Amino acid sequence: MGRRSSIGEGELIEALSRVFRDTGYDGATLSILSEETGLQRASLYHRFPGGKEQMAKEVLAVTESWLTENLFDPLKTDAPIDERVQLLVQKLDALYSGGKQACILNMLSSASDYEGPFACAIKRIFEALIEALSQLATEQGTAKAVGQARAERVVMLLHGSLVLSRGTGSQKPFERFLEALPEELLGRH
Amino acid sequence: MGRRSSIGEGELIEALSRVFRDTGYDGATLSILSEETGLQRASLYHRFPGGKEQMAKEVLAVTESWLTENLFDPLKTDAPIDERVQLLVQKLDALYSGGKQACILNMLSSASDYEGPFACAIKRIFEALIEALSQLATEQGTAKAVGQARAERVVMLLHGSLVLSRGTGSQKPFERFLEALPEELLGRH
DNA sequence: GTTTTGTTACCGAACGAACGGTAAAATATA
DNA sequence: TATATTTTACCGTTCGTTCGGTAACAAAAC
Repeated sequence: MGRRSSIGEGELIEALSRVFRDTGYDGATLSILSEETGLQRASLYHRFPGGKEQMAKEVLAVTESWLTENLFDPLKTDAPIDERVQLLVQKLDALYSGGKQACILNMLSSASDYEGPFACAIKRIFEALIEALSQLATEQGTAKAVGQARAERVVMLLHGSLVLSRGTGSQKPFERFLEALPEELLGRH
Repeated sequence: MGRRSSIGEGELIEALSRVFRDTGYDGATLSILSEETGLQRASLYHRFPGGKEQMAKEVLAVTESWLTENLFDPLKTDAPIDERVQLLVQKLDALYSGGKQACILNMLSSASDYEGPFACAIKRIFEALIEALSQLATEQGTAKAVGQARAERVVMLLHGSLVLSRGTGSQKPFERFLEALPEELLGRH
């Protein structure tokens, strides 16, 4: 395998992720992707013969496995609930850089395109996220339905706070969401 | 003023709104905008000398005044609170077509571009929405700070439910948000 | 009451630039 | 040498934008 490349597989996907997340699919031109990865357009096509669409697909695939390994699975320990919820808060805070970054799921969702090339992956990630939170919420005797509803609401609040933070140019909404998360998820008012 | 136009000012902005809302700023090509408005590219430039950017700006301006006249102001009557909240629910349901449509504020927010051409208008609309809901929430003796927090949370839930509905291809999340809205805003648990 | 002039709305054609994508040569790794 | 990777140069298409001109209507001039 001949490689003199200055950029590794992980960093490559990371750079692509960043561009797609910050500019959306249409905004992510090959010039920007090339610039940000340090690879020429043709080099990108060597690694992703399927072009821009394949890049976005692989970004979503990596995002899914990353979330599974670094967020969903670590939440499944037998540590105390409050400890795990605190871990969730920390992970989300890091994942979205305190509300500065948008969510790639939102940025790659095309409104008109319900059967778009990414619809399946996006849907699966959303459902996995809700499921993970739901398991957290129901592990203290809470009814399954109630826990699921709380999990869905937390996901709504998460993405809503990100939209609001981006729209108002302030991280405050996201920070307030993180603060309210434990009570929202566990239902202690 | 000579005019043989087939499309009125209102319908024009409406068509442009639809395209920007469904495809985002980058996705809204002049070809699509031309197709959807029934005006040739050159004709669009006659009405909007500033080009695509001016179109989006005017769409946002019309959106802002529309919301003020048709949502914020009608909420300021002296009708019973529950009646007004019910009105809010109906208006939101119609505005987003039951969760089928995305929000143009989200679609025109560019992540990387905190000082983008639409940032000010978007921020203003978000804050006006929160303010309108906040007034509703505090008109029953609720403390100002509490009402404001509830209003912000409702806005988060609104946009989060839209993101989730779009991402999962289901209107359910938005519907569940609408159902929960009164309790969320007025704090009756 | 015509004719002229000016204004407004619209369109077809074209512009340069950038788009996503490709082929083959060049270069690095093994 | 053989293979993997990057590079250079280019393809056709579409992008946002502009230009020249035409049809319709209103005001002014005759």
